[in-house]
Amino acid sequence: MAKTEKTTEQVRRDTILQAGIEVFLEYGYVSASVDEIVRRAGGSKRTVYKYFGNKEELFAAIIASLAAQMLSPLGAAIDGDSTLQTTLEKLGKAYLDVLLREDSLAIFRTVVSEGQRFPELAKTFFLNGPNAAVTRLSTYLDQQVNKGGLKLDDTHAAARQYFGMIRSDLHMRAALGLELPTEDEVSQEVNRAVAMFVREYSD
Amino acid sequence: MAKTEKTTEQVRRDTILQAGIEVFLEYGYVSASVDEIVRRAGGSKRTVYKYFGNKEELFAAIIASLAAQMLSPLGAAIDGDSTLQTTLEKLGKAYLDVLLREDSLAIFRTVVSEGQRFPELAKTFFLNGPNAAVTRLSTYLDQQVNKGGLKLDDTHAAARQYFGMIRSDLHMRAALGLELPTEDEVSQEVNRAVAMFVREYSD
DNA sequence: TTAAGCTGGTACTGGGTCGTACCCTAGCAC
DNA sequence: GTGCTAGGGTACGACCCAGTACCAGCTTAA
Repeated sequence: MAKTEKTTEQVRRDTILQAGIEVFLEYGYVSASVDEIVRRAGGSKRTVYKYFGNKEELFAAIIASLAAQMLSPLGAAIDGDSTLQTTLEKLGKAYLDVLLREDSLAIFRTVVSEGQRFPELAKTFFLNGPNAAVTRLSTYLDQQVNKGGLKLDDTHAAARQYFGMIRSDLHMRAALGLELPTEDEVSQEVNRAVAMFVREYSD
Repeated sequence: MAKTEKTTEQVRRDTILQAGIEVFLEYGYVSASVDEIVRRAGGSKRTVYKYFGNKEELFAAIIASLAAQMLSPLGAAIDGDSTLQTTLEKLGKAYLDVLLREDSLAIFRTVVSEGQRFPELAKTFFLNGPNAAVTRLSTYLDQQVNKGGLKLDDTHAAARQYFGMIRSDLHMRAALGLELPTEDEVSQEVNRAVAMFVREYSD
């Protein structure tokens, strides 16, 4: 019965992880209490400490797990058929949609405020989150340059610049809890950036 | 002797504020302890609670005071004589220099992580900090449009876009504690953005 | 049925924090 | 000199939390 035991263990682990996600993102690392996580997950502290050792390790496991699933919605944005312009538009909108979701913002806030305490976590988050999009776009741009029709020496820098443009100050505002942009504002921001980008770099 | 009394009171207040800045920016709101602030400021808790009421109000006073002095280095960047290109360069570099200073990053981290708890603070910070630069630039762009030589319908949006471009991911990386860009990287980012901006909007 | 091990529930320990209360010194008024 | 007020130093009360210990009950095995 080793297999079923493993499964129940994993179910427990996942339940705790899910409750941990809720609590950590709601309260931040310092204010989140293990007792509250236990309350939501059911079970007892003993189990939490058996699986994760201590509060820090639980937090690390949570951020790693969240970062890993952040970029998945971006896969569909790049296909071979679309023009540069449509690809940039689709990718840009998908990117902003992910980044401006309440849960992404909550992760961002938490990682920003604990980045000094957990430097590896900040790195993991950045590489798997915001930077993964940059890598994808720069790979795509490389292909376009090779195919011709795009003149561009530093595709990585251009990709960072592009995402900087579409983030504009929308992400900062949202992260500060000020206000979320409407769908229209997002589209306008993306369209403006795409127009500029295409005009600048198209051959 | 009402005047001297006021002065000593203000000195006390300022000393506490300064110590508070240190401690809050170092530890964040939750982990910062009033006892530690008292330790650094000298004096006793009694005085702190007399002037500021409680921990929350002390924190609010500190963020407000910091936000108010953030934008001052940007004043010199805009003058009447320089070309659009040099103005954008000077303003961009000054902006990034301010935003990437360790203390600005510390404020940003703190405000981001406490933005939900203190919404007005986040707003104050944003308006007096990052957004003040946008306002200045868009005012300048308005003038340029009126003088001719610039075709541009939404100067505010263009300004937000410009600062987004030069922030690129430099600010996010730095806020996450990953790494600070070198002077050269900052210059490159600014130059790239200025080139693009001028080519796009110049008449 | 009996034995063993895991886990939920809960109490406990040691440490830390906010905000208040109390004592006592220093400086000022007269 | 005497009285008074402000403020430094510190202790305290109430509360919260991470991590541990202990007990009761459940499941599994034989």
